[in-house]
Amino acid sequence: MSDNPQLARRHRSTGRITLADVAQEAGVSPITVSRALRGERAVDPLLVERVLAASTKLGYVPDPAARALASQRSNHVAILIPKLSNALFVDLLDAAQQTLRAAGFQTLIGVTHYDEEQEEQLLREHLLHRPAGMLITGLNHNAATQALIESSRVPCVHLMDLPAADDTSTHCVGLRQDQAGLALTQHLLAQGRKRIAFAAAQLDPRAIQRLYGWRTALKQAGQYDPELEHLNPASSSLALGGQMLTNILAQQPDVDAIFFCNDDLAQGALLAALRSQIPIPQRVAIAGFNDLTGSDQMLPPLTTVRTPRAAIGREGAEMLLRLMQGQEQSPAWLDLGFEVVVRGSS
Amino acid sequence: MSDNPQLARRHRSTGRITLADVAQEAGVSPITVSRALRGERAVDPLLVERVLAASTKLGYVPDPAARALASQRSNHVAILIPKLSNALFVDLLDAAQQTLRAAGFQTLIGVTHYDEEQEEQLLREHLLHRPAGMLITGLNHNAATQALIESSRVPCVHLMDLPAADDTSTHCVGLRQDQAGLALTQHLLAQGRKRIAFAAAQLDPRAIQRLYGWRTALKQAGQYDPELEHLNPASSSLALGGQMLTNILAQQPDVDAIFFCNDDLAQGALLAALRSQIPIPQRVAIAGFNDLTGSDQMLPPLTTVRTPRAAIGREGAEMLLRLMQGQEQSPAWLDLGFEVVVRGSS
DNA sequence: CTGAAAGCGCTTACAG
DNA sequence: CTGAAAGCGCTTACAG
Repeated sequence: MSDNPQLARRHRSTGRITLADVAQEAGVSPITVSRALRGERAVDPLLVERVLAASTKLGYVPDPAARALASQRSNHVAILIPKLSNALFVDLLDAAQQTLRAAGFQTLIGVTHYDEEQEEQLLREHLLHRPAGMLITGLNHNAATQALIESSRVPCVHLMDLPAADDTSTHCVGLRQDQAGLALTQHLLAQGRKRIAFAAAQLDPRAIQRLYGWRTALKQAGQYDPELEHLNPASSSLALGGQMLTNILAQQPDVDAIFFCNDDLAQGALLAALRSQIPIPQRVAIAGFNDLTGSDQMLPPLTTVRTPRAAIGREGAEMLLRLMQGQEQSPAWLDLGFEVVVRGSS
Repeated sequence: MSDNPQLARRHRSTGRITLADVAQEAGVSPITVSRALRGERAVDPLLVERVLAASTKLGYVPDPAARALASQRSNHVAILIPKLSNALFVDLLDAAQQTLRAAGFQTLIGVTHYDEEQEEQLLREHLLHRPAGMLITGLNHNAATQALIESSRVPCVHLMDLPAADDTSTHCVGLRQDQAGLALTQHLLAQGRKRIAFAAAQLDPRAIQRLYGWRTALKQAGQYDPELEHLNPASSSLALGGQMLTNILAQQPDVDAIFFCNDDLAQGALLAALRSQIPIPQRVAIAGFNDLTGSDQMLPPLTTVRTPRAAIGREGAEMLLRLMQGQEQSPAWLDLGFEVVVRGSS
């Protein structure tokens, strides 16, 4: 039959080694090869061995597209992060990607630019690829995004944030941003600072939670004053941090400490202080958040909160891996904590 | 027939809107829908319109896996970069990804960690997905990688580097790293510097080309001395930059300028100089490379070379887009140049 | 310019 | 524990 030129011409061979080739080599049916290779169901160990040998001998590699089409499930994991220009998310991504790749998954990255509409759009696009799982930064999404996540029934782990303590259905790996903000503020209070300003840019949900922690600490100490909240919706940058420092000190000369919502702003403030010869921490204490690269190299070195972002990426990916295997996750979330790192700037 | 329970059970419907649904709605055959939607071959404009209307009405979205299986080509573009921790590559990635996504392609990222073996391994993995195109950092790969790129016949554009002037087959978007190194060194010479050291870490191919440019400039000026080459294979970091500054000045007190192969090292050197109260540029001029975030915020601001990395990512992606459409690219490469940015540190 | 048939390389659902 | 049949949703190759 295969000598029939009519049929031969119809055949669009790709030259690729297929499941059928392995099956023939091993003397079993294709479906047995499929099952043996995926470790699914019980297959006679002897046959498994023969299949493995044949597969290795022929150098067989499964076709991801065929697999995805037949199973309605790809080996892609979508990961959504707000920005690539923020080292925090790059660390998260790097760790998650390494973990997922080791387990045979490909990562598809979506950058939301802190925009809920873009996030929704990206999620829709990624869902077309029927990802095996999703890793999403944060817990605050618009209603459509929430609905998409749920209706897709694709396993999903949220990173960096943590849900309410009694939430047992939302999978998360992160830390209590508000508690971290509280702890850092308490450190500043313990140093005897009286007028502690909070300076934030971007105003993403996590920055806002740090704000809440700062508020709580100041209220507990009886030092809260709404005037001390400096919230700027612009993007974070070193330059903006410098400007905010200058403005705050000009407007409120009695401020003796500033808690910047991230290290970018705080580093910029330290550099601006050097330029303007403002003695840190004598004139004003400076603190940041995240302990990014360079914070320990500043002059003076920056007091900040170390967030375990690489661990969050890795553990988040591992939790997702378990969910994708159908394992139940209980508790649904994992708190990886934080550490206040006291350096010379406070 | 479809009432036959036997057949009905055999059917694994996914509930998805398929090409066939659109075809039925539009009253044409599935293949016509396929052609109309892809804009392939000549299809009666009237039918195209009907197909488009039906497609929109039903909310049809093609299944990427089915498409990939049938056409042996995915809508993935693989992009290989050395590190995610280097802002240079993140900028490259961000720009390339945005351009590709706008054209309907998904980006798969591979991080090589400056390791040729890992690069080869990543390329193999990505090739399994039959990418529509590839974006690869640099031109230096091991033989196996070169062979894989060629034998795969997947369109490929190399970023950041440029091939020999007479090379007409290697597609590149980048800049002449050696000329940039030469220009920066000439600037330092023009400032009257006599003993200009070159300090590099990582020692990747582009750093080495900058070294060549530095050598050429010093030789032309009759100031070359191999002792002035400080090459450290360790990873670049702020801390290492500080150490290199200290070591160089201790070993060679007559050095009056240091050209660091990247801004990370140079920024670290500036911070170390602040700590050690080494006056910059009076005692020693400092220059970096790439003009990363923060270089203009340093004290003094850092003299460096601005590389158009966002443009390289975007133009590289666009060249790839053209190649994937089967367009010839002539010339094969695009030089986006550089700019010496003179600031206070020199 | 349009279409019926076959095929891409897997997995699912059923049966034994 | 194993397999023959059908199907996943597209595109290619051929024909008209």
